[in-house]
Amino acid sequence: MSDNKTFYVTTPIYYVNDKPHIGHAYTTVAADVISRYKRMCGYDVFFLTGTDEHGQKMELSAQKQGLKPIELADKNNERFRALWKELNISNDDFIRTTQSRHKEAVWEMIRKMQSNGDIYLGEYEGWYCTPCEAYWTETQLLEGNLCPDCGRETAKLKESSYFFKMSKYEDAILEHINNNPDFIRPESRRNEIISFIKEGLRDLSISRINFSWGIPMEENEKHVIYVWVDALTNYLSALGYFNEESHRKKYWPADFHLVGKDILRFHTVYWPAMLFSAGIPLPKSVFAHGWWTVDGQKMSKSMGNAIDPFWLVEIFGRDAFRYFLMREVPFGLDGDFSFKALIHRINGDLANDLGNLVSRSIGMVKKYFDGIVPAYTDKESIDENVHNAIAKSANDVDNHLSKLAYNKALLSIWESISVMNRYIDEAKPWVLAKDESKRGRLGSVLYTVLDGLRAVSHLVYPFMPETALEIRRQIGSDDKINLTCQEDLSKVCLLKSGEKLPESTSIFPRLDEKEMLEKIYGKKEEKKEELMQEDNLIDFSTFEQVEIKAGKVLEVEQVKKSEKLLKLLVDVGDGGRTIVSGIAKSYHPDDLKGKVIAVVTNLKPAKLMGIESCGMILAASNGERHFVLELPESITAGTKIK
RNA sequence: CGCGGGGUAGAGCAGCUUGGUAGCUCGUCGGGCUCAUAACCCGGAGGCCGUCGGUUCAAAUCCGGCCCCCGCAACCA
Repeated sequence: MSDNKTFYVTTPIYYVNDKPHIGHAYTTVAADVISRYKRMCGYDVFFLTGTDEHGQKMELSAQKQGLKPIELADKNNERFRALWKELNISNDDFIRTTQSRHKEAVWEMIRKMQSNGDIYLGEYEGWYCTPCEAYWTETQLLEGNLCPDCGRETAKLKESSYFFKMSKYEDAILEHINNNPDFIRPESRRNEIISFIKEGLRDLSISRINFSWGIPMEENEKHVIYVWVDALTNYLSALGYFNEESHRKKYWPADFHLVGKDILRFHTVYWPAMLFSAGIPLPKSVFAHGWWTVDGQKMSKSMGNAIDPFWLVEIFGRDAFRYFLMREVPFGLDGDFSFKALIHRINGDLANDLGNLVSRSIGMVKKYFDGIVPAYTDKESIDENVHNAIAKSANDVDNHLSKLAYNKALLSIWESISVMNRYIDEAKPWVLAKDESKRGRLGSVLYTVLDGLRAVSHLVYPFMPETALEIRRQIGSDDKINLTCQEDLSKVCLLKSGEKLPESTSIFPRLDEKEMLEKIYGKKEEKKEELMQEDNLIDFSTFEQVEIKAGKVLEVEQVKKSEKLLKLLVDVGDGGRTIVSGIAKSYHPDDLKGKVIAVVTNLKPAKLMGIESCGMILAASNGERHFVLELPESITAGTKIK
């Protein structure tokens, strides 16, 4: 019976040069939850995650560290595997783009696209940074056509490249999106993608000749297959999709590709185009989740506020962390991470509601029945409250999870927990206990609660597997969590009576907020230092190349039709030059007039909104607000800063 | 007039499709209970539903103008 119900969910393959952060953990935990849930309901589940290991960045990082790229990949790969282990991730496979099974699949993919006449050799035009050996698109460049990576000059170059006729599939993709409302979710993202496609698709450059760490084109080894064909194909290669004997073919098309909103376009435009070309069915749904900010600010390396998931697990425990990620924010929206919010969730939901419910229930069984699970003999209608609540939660969880509404699923489970807490208050077992004649009823009330907890343990299992099993252990239930179908989740009165309960401790002890925060912020400082040390240092000669001078602002005006740009006339000892700067959101033109500020003067001029900008204004920035470096007005324009 | 989403109690959100009692979580205040992790249970306070105007017996909900915020895109780190 379970043979025909398959479920395939994927995370993106993470770039192995990155350090795992909350965002990686988020997607992967989400995939794990839905996987565990589907498995529990009897589905034949395939849950895939993995790492993207090719590309120029890897090649360069390896070089810097004196390693071969594959050695670096092996090494960094471990960080992800270790985190998944730490977070109890139940992936069925782990694909690496450096594996031969993947290479074969990519080649086959290309062959299919080729046989459809969709691959051609052309010329790729871009801005090339010689020291970095990297191409950049016009939009990636810094002001003055400078390399966004090293800040040095780039040159417009052409090189030979293979292209994929993506433009050919514009209509087909639009039609597919229109006919399949669930193909892109959430809805707002779907609209964004539609309007992106409507602006017209261009053919896609799919190969590079300026680096070699990747899968070569079969017919032309000088060309390395460039990121997207390589990366996206992983979803097929892990299935052995092109291998006739593979028993995993049955999982395609995938039920869900979970992705961050940054790579949604590649999954909903490039990938479908490739699949159309290769004649392969499209995945059923691509879901873009939101970003986490930290204390309201963007996560970034330079701010050193990235949260290390290993550390969170160490301090708060894996299930609490998993719970927080799934509960705090609707899956499609952005959320904010803060230690305070995490502690509140743990104390409010896990300790007070769930933990305390387990604790008070078991406490009474021990106190009144010597730790023996009582029998359900004296039923009363009030017991139905618990039974109905569980049936409703089970039903709601299924509905919500089918839409990846994790937070709502948890909310509906907590509805049952709340009903049970209320049930105890109403049934008043401590009063029953004083009357020997009510002993049967007392046992029945406690049985109802313990059995309710048994049912709840199933419901929370996908989110908090460890906790679910611990609850079952403590209430004397068997440790089998695998049911055969969704309907089993609503069944009640399954707990065996007469079992002797084992020793138990608090599942989620309350945390002392103050104490916890102090501990955390102490440690955070240490972490920051570690991060700083790992940052790349530049030598003096590199620094010396940058010329910074004091400049007096003569005139300022808002650039027409632009929300971020100000046009300034600044005297840096040369009488005045035009500089365009993206600080309009933080400054009114009048704020800056007459001020003396710090200016990088030897940048190559760049055109922004049609205005030539000669130089760059230095400003501190926290992502949204800019603070221009101001100097005392007594400093003469043109004074060197160093 | 680029495209899209949104402005509802101190915070975070639901309700709007199918007009008629504004609901949830946290916080706050008061009470209850004593099995439990200062927990749990009950109750209260707190919102002219961004703004102006229209339709209607009746508008958070429908229509129009304006203001503000957030995504995408475009010139931005």
